[in-house]
Amino acid sequence: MKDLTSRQREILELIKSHLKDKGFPPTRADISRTLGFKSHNAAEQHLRAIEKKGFISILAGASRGIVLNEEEKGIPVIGLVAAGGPILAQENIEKRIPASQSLLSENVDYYLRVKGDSMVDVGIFEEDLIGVKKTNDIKVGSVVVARINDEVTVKTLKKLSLEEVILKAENENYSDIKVNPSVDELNFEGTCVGLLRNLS
Amino acid sequence: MKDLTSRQREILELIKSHLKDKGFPPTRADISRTLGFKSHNAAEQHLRAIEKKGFISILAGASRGIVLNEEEKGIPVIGLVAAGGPILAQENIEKRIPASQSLLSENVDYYLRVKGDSMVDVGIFEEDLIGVKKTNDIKVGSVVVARINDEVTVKTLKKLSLEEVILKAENENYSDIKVNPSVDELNFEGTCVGLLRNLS
DNA sequence: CATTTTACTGTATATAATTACAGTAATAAA
DNA sequence: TTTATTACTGTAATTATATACAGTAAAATG
Repeated sequence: MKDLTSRQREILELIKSHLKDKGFPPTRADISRTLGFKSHNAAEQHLRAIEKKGFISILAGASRGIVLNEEEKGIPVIGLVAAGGPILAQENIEKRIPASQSLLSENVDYYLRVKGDSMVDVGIFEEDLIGVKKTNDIKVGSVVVARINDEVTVKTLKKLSLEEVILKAENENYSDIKVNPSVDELNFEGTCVGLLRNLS
Repeated sequence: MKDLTSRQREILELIKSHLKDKGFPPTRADISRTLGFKSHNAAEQHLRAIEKKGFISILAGASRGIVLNEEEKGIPVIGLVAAGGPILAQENIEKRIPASQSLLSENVDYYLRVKGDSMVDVGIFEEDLIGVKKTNDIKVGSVVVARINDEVTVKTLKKLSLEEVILKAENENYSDIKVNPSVDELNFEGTCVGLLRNLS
């Protein structure tokens, strides 16, 4: 799919916002009016160009017959993650679930399916989906998704310094994971901002 | 808001499905074609009637200018349940969150904000939102929303018979609730089918 | 029983909207 | 340098659409 020009992108955005605000697509006249075209044909030709590049479909003969060709959106669900003894993490998208704006108030970048029982004391159970937000702004005390030497784990961040990072399992049967960032490769994949559990 | 006639409801549904399928509202001609009207005016007059009853707005002069007047969208979130009235009473609805076709929302009739820590052992914490499905088909072992003498509680159903119903708190600090349905008023509001937690 | 509401047909018309054709001009690509 | 693409103006025809007016008939309502 070819890239749109800035003007075409502007028009595509206009269509989307019209759709959102009014509930139906704009006419060529609507587009011309908002962008200051003196000829409806300017809008028409832009639409044809955008259609040619695959972003919309135009239904012949129908008024306001502009259809968005949007790819399947949704938040990816990632399969295996070790919440117990760390397992190898596969950034494998199990499926996608529709992004619903206020399901979890902060933006969730992806869901991780929890494996193991190392976080049961804070109510994170095996097979739960945790909503993860990719961020570098991680705080001590929050539940984080960390990658230690390519192994992904979900733990509470207990201590964060240049010499030592402590990840706490919220289960008395597990002991803390102590990492020296200068020895082991440590990355924070994100912060846990929500949880989703299916009981049905 | 007055009730729609069956024909009017049919047309409103037609508008909704057209909107969903095509992405824009139908014309009077579209409506007439699908319902077999020989005059576009039949559709026009139905639309005016539906508008009069408050379900849609019709924008004058605009083609396909039909706007749905929906306020009741999204799944209601129930905060504190006022004693006496039904759970879904307007005053109990804290907000509404968009129904996403995801695993959870499909079966969820409403979300209930959890109060107290009586269910922590099954990972249900205070302030969590549990997805509740209204159903009479309740099973022993599942987490249910029960109403005992106008008080709403979330517990695991342990025993269900005509003489005795046992509701178990999933927290060792709490003891089971034993109810005699012939003495106390007991209703099952629904079953817990999911859980939603906001950690941000 | 009169009146209103619902549910249409049928005709007509103004206008809303699509869309083709003929150009101009600047810029990007071959 | 030629050609294609982008970004428009301007005109016009045709079709799509909204919408008013005049009726008919059955059902619901007061």
